[in-house]
Amino acid sequence: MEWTDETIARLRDLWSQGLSTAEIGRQLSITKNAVVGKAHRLGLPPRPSPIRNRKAGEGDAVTTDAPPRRKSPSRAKAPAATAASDLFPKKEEAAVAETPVEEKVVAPVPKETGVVPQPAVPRVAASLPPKVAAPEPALPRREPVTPVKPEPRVLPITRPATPPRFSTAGIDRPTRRGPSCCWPIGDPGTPGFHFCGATPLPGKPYCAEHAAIAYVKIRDRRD
DNA sequence: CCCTGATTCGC
DNA sequence: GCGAATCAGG
Repeated sequence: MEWTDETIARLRDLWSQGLSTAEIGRQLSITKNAVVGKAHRLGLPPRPSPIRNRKAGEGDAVTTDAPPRRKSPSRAKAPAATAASDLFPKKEEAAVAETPVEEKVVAPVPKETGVVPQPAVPRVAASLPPKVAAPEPALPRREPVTPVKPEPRVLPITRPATPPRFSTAGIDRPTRRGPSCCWPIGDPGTPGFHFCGATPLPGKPYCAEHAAIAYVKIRDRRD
């Protein structure tokens, strides 16, 4: 996995949006382990873990029995990575050679009507923790005088669950340096895939155009 | 069983 | 640094 600025930005964004690691992994076409591992390494704020807080009151001088819960897993699994390069030879040349998809550029649309069944869609909304749910950096702070109205929650759009496990290697990256809209154009792994690259909104990984479709108010969301 | 996130540890 | 394997709770 090549952790580019864009992928990391997306990881951070999705992570902060409260998506599950598996969901983030799906959107980035990586495994949840990779997501968790990277997030951990990045020092991203840990999310409510289903398992017990193992470093809660650790200080038992008495029970010094080293819990040998560690196995010795001989991780000599299938070296798929090596074979993968064979399966997916460099398509970069072809990618740069043709750039036809401009007209029918299909940005990830919230409602992929009939592209691929997306079983995870309904769960996204449900998995949005109400407390964590309102990172609304774009909106000015409202006074607490808005009680009855639930503040508009945002939903990360769930893009087609096309699970092509391609690497993003060779994908053109924005030429300009600094923040750039990391909205994916096209499908990862297919020729012509690239990121938007426009100047993102402050505090957001997407430009105004894509942020508008990336963040959908729940109440406006009709499936 | 499914899901979740956390941690370990070979690479 | 990376992430599969593994653990562990819901």
